[in-house]
Formats: sequence, structure tokens, C-alpha cells
Amino acid sequence: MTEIYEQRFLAARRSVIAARFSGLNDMQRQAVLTTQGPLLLLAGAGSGKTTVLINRIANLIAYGEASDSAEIPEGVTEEDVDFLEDFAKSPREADRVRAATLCELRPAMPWSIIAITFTNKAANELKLRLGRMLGEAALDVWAMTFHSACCRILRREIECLGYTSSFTIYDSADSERVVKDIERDLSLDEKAFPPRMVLSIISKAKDKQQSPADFDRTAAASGDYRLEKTAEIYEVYQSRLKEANALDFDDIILLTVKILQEYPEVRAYYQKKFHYVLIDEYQDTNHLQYLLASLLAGGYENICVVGDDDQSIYKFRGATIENILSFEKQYKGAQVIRLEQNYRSTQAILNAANTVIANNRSRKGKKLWTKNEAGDKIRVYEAQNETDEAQYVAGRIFEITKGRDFKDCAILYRTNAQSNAMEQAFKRNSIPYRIIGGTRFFDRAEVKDMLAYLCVINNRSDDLRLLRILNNPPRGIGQKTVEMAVRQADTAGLSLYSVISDPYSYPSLQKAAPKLMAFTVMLEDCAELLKTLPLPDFYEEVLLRTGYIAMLEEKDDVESRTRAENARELKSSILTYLENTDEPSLAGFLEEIALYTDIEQYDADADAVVMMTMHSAKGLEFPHVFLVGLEEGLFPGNRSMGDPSELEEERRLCYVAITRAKQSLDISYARQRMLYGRTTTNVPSRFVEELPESCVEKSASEALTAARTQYQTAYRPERPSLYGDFGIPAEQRPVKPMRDYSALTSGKVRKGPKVDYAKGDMVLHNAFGRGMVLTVLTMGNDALLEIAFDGVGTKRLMANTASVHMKKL
DNA sequence: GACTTTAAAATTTTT
DNA sequence: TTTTAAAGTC
Repeated sequence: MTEIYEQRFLAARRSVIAARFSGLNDMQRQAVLTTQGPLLLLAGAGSGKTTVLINRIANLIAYGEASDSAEIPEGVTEEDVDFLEDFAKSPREADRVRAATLCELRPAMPWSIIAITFTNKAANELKLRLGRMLGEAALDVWAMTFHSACCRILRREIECLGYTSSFTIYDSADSERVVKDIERDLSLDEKAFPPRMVLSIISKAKDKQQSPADFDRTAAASGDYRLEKTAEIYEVYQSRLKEANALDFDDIILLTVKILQEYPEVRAYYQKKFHYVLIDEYQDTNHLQYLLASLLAGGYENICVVGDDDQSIYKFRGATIENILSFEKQYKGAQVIRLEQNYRSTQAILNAANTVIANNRSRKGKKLWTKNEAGDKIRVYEAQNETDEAQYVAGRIFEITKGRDFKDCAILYRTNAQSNAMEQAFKRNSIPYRIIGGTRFFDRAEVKDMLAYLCVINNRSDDLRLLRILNNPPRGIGQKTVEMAVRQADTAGLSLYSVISDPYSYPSLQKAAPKLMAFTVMLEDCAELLKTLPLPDFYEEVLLRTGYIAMLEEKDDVESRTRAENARELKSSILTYLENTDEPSLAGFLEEIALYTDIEQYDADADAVVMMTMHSAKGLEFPHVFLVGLEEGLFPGNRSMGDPSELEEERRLCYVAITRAKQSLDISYARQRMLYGRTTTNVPSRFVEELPESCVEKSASEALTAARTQYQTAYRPERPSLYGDFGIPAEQRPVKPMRDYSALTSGKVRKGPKVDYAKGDMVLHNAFGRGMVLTVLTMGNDALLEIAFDGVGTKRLMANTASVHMKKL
């Protein structure tokens, strides 16, 4: 073939392939067609990132390297080139197969592609859309979360590290329990070593691949007592997990990385297997996940990471934005493609998002734009308190939906605690709603109990779960017995289960032996049933034989009934699991539960308003979004105000929240809010102030405007407000006597006929006569007086009330 | 060993 | 305010 023909072939091939992706914009198509080498995709919110991912995989499977290669397959004839050019100009259905065959160049096998996401939701969406586009082939693509991918690798490879492949997964609550137990055993104070804190330190150590020994060395060198003790906890923690054949979430990644690093033949196997590695939400990866990605991609270096530095909101969990910022440094010659066209939101909403996020200093810089219409202005509402705010939202929902399509509305808040006020308002107005997050189904005590039974049946070494169920329901195995058994297990170096299943061998367990035997026999019977019965029937038997359901049914109150329902509900989780798995097993089910925190009981059909935290809204979109509680101290939260980088994280969260909205955005804040039983007075969030004036329409609660106009004309008519046209600074605000304790603690604001008393003052009381003030205890703008009255004795009186009947001498 | 009372804590949380 | 766990009581 002549060179001219070769050029023509390449051009025709490119245009045929590109035509397959004509629905995409230029940048998106470029991202899809770039198959070789490292690629960084900076994908703004709503820029069609998942679409790109899907199409990219489709391209890899259909054409392989063809779209960005100058290689011409052997055997291509000049006649083929003419054909391809014709096809590019006017494709005929009958020629499609021949064209595709001519265009492919080492097409990727589905199982040689791994696409890693963070959430199951994202992974499932990926699988679903891949299936729709590719059919059968999609099943073999590794589209899963970091953790499930690692589990899949570990089930094959973990034995070299001394675990068995039926390992158990501990969730955060389990880990916390282990740490608490260790602290009790080491007689450490839980207050000095908050388990959560300890765990986050351990997690950070694991992220840095520090073994307990490594960590201990650093701790010893630092001379920090608390760090040294933490090192001790870490060491025991790790050994307990090992003994229980259990992994925590970090271990799942850590051990996979360890195996890949230390076993060259394993590494070689996976590096050879995965020709193409794709990582989603790269801005949320931690160091370990970064290592894992690098290791997996180490063979061909065809790694594509997708992320948005502005949407990094999980720093508090160890995510480093560094990974995305330094990608180009790590992979020389990496290509960078930005997706900045937004297909989701109106211009007003994007404007707001852009303006707010522009206040952050550390970012790659990116500006979303859209061809969508300008849209309504963003409504900002100032409420009197959280009830008023909720009522406003309810009213707006009626205005927008006219009583239909409630599911188009989402309410996003910073903390779960805020959902309460909303819930009540919705109940009052009979608006259907559902709350995402909060206490999850699998976090309920009764569900965890039943899962614990299944865990022990699956893995007898799981001491933690065994302790949970040993005397639950009560079977007369008390604290003393448990303590004894644990001690025996410790000294003998056995698992707790092996001790209690053989109680007659231990003199100290004689008394409880029959009860222990009954328990273990019951459990073994259940385990036996597992071999013969299908999982759902097996579960039914476990419910009965453990006596768990009977315990709940005995107590005949509303709570027990819902708890029994929940315990039974677990069966439908099993059924769901069966539907989605080829080789179902108990271990598989338990893994799924451990890793799939939310097997979405999210029935998308239900026409209800959704409520969730801003964090959990990430990756979702809604026509109408309400952001509530935008107050300084709540959002941004008090804890983040000191640290500029944490404040920036809050602002990114705000950016994520704003960009969830497609058509309309309502933002509200409350002057007063009751949280944790305290009422506080609040100033609007700085994020509200940062919104561009031009796309905002403000309004306020009538009660507030009324009070304010009266106040302003009466006292401060000339002073301009610092808070736009409706807000006034705190010191000018009318004093609200009801439920506002901020004034009381200031000590400066005094009202009422307060008389000053001091220790030693002589007083004359109408009823008690002459007396002397012994003590004065100031309480807000009142005081508790202890007065010794002549002949009557010592009385305690409140100054404000008492001074009506009493005068100073 | 089972039950009741009291006290303390309560961002966010893909797995 | 609400929830959950640890101490105290029967």
C-alpha cells in the first residue's frame, strides 16, 4: 500500500470511530478517543463524566488502540481503504461489521479493563449503563469499588499473609468496639484516648503503610506519652483482628497493596491482566488507594483518572487532593483534558457555584459554563428559626410542585440533626418525604445482632461478633462466665469459640457449661443446615433457633414489633443478593453487607421529597434543591472556622451542594436555631454573602421584617445595614427576650430592676427582716443571693425577684 | 444475672 | 433534644 493510502486509511479510520461518538462534545470525544498512556480528566460537576467513562470503555472494547494510533494492521488493502472512506461518508447498515473489523486494533478484552469507583451506587450505575451499551461483554469488565475489587483479589491471594480466604470484614462500629475493649484491658481512659480519634490515627498510620512496630518506633522517638500508648493500642488492635481473621476497611486496601508490592509474581499477574485502569473520583483517593492504582496500572501505564479538585469533600477521611494535583508530575507526558461544559444546571445556578468556589485559593482553576437557559434567580430566605425555615421550604415545595412530583425536590443540610425540623413541617403539611442516611438499616441493633449470628456461623474465630450474641437473647450466660471464658481463651491462645464449645475442659466454666453447650450445639446445628438449605430458608431457621424472634415477639410493644420486622427484613436482603449473584454463599452475602452499606432501599418510584446531608448528595442531581441552615457556625461549622484549609473544604461542600440543582435553588438560614437542646442566635453563612448579588432574590420571614422596620425607624434609621437590604448586625438586633440566652451570658445587657448586691451588704426584707448577704452567685442578668436573716436563718433568693420586697440598707 | 436509671455526648462518613 | 452506653439496683 502506498503512503498516500496509508494516510487515507488512518484518516478514514479516525473519522469512522469518531462518528460512533458524535453525540459527545469535542472535549468529551477527545477523552474517549485517547486510549494510550496516562490521562487526567478534570471533569466539572454535571459535565457528563460518567458518559465519557462508559463511552471510553466502549471504544476500548470495540476498537482498542485504533483511535490514537498510526499503526496499520497487516493485510489492509487499497480496496479496504476505499471502502472505509465510502463508509465514513455514508455509512450503510450492511457494511457496519466490515468497517468495525477494519477499524479495530488490538481491541481490549472486557476483563482486561478495571474501572474503580468509590461508591457502590457509582459502580452499579456504571455496570448498568455499560450493560445497556455493550450487552453481555459488560459483565466481564471489572467495574467495582476500591474495596470490592481488593476483596476479590484478596479472596484469591490473602493466604500468603496468614489469613484465610474466608476472612471477615469489620466495619467502623466493630473497630470502635475493639478499641474500646483494648482500652479497658490496658486500663486506659476512654476520655484521654477517644476511640474514634485513636482509630483515625491508626487509619492514618495504615495509609502511610506504617506497621504497629514502625508506628511504635516513631512514637517512642517523639517521647509523646499519648502517642506511645496509641502505638500500644494499634499493636493489640492489629493482632486481635488477625486472630479473628478479620480485616478493617483500611486493611482491605493495605493488604492488597502489600501483596502486590511484596509478591512479584502476583503483581505481574495483575499488571499483565489489566491493560486499562480507570479511577473515578480521583480527588477522593488516599495515599493507599493511589498506590493501588499505580500498582495495578504498572504494566501498561494506561491509567485514566477522573476527578474534580473542587469536589473534594472527604479530606477528613484521609483523601489527599495531592493525588490529583501531582498526577502530571507522577506520569510524565500525561495528557490533561478538561470537561467544563455543564449539562445540568441553569446559568444562575452555575454562576452562584462559580462565584462561591472562586473564594478558594488552592485549586486548579476551572470555570463551568452552560448553554442552558439563564433560569430563575436563586432565592435566599431569612427565617426566624428552624421551624419557620422548614415551613418556608414546605410552602415553596407546594409552589413549585403544585402537589405533584415531590421527588423532584431535595433538601440538603450540613448535619443529620437538622432533618428533624423539616420532618415535622412535612408531616404538618402532609408532604411525602424520605430521609437518606442517618441510622441505616444495617446499623440497627437487631439487624447487627442477626448478622453477628451469621458471621459466627461463617467464621468461628470472630470473637467480637460472638460476644455480641452469646447472651442475646438472654440465655443465662452472664458477665462472669464471659469474663472467665475470655481469660481462658487468652491464656490458652485459643479463640473464644473453641473454649465455650468445650466448656467441661475448664473447671471455672463448670457451672455455666450446660448453657454454653446448648448455645454452641444450637449454633452448630444452624451451621449444619447451611449445607442443605438455600440461604433464605437457612436464615429463617436461624431466626427461630436462636430464639431471637421469639424474644421480640414476647414483648408486645410497637418497638419490638418494628424490630422483629427489621430482623425479618434481612431476608429480603438475602433474596436481593441471590438475584444478583451467580454463586451465592453465606460468606459472599456477608461481604456484600459489609461493603454495601446501603443496598438502596431507595425506591425511586416513591413520589417523595428527599432529604440528606450535602455529603451524601454528591453525585446526584435534582430539579429543585433546597439548601438549609446556611449559618455561620453550622455551615461552615464551628470546628472548621479556625483552619483556612478546612474552611475551603466546607466551601467545596457548598459548591457540591449548589451544583446538585438543575432548575431552581433555594437557600435559607435561620436567625435562631435550636440544636442539641440549645438555642443560638446566628449570622448568615459567609457562603450566602459570597453569592453574586445579580442572581439572588432575597426575602425574609414576615415576623422578622416587621420587628426590624419598627426597630430601624425607631432607633437606627440612618445606619446602613451590613447584611444587605434585610439583615442587621448582631448588636443592632432587637433583643428577643424569649429563649435567647446569648444576651444572658454576655453579662453586659441588663434589663429589669436589677439591684447590685455584694458580699457583706446589709438588707431589709419585708417578710424576713434584717439580714446580711453571704454570697452572690451571678446567673445571667440575675443573681442567686444567700442571705443570713436575723432570727429567721439563711435563705436563698433570686436578686431580681427579691429586690421587689427588699431594700439595701 | 436481669433490669433500671442516669450521665455524657452529639459534623460530615463513599467502604 | 435525643440517643446510647456505662454504672447501679433488685
